Amino acid sequence: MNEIKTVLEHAEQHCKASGARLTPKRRGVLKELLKSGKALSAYELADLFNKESKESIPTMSVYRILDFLEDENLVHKLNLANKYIACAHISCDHSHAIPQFLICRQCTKCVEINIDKATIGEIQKKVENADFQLTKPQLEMHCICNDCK
Amino acid sequence: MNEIKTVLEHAEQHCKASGARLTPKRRGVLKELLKSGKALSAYELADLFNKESKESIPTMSVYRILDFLEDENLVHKLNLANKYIACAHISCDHSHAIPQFLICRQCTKCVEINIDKATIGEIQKKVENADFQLTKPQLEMHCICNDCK
DNA sequence: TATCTTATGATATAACGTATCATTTATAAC
DNA sequence: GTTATAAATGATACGTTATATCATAAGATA
Repeated sequence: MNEIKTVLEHAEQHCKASGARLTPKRRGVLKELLKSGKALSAYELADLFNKESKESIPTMSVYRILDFLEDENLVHKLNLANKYIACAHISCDHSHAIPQFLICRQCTKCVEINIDKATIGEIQKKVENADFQLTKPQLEMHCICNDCK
Repeated sequence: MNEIKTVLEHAEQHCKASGARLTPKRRGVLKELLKSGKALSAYELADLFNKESKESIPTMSVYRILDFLEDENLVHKLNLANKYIACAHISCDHSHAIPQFLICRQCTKCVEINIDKATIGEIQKKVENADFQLTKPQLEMHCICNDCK
């Protein structure tokens, strides 16, 4: 919990640096996502926020807030699961490998792995040869965890 | 069109071989998907079928039929786009590289590329180290085509 | 033919997400 | 400080994608 406070402070700094505003609601949504330690859907996150906080927020605002947080690279959207997860590197200053997420299709457990730049680079080359561009270097994969398998 | 007939015959063979039944509706859905040459949503495909055919089919049946066709590896689901596309290799007998699809998020143009087994293998190794299994070797990527960019 | 299985139809509903306009809150200009 | 402007949030409606369930129809088997 104390750790979460630290992360939130880093998020605050980050936003200030990029001229964005981490409003109380945005901060609160990010906080709940961090506290959960999981990937959550916008609706789940809205429910959680409304249960945990005195304030209340409609789901549609959560969507907007998640868009904002994604733009700021504070959360990632996992499209195959329709869920959002807090970035694991908010507190780090150095640059990172591209995060790749594995979500168990059964229990929705989520793990982050790193794939070498070389591997991503190869894929990117193939994509460019096909006259396309990757808009996010994030690969999505269909997984199941060994516990559920 | 003649080519499509050939592909459909191969599909028929394939189903017979695996003890599955390619019913007229299933065949018709596959045919429309092949004719379109595009990735289509279940609803789009239902509309198309109902426009092109004397028979009519509810969308919910199209979902079931697409599930069937997917199980038979005659179509692939593109989850990032919520669309389905006919397999490009129905008529080939030999085994293939894992297909990877690039869909333009703007115009939904779709291209199929092949990524080396070695590259996929590396990714798979990482996944297994994380105590997960890939349930489909299909990677999904966020793309835009150069025309739309 | 009778029975059993498989496929399809019909309907309701859930989950996810976008669009729009109104309202509130914060920032900037004066 | 007050007014004007922009940004954020709320409220509402609706669109899209998908699943669940039960009923009906068609095909396979004995």
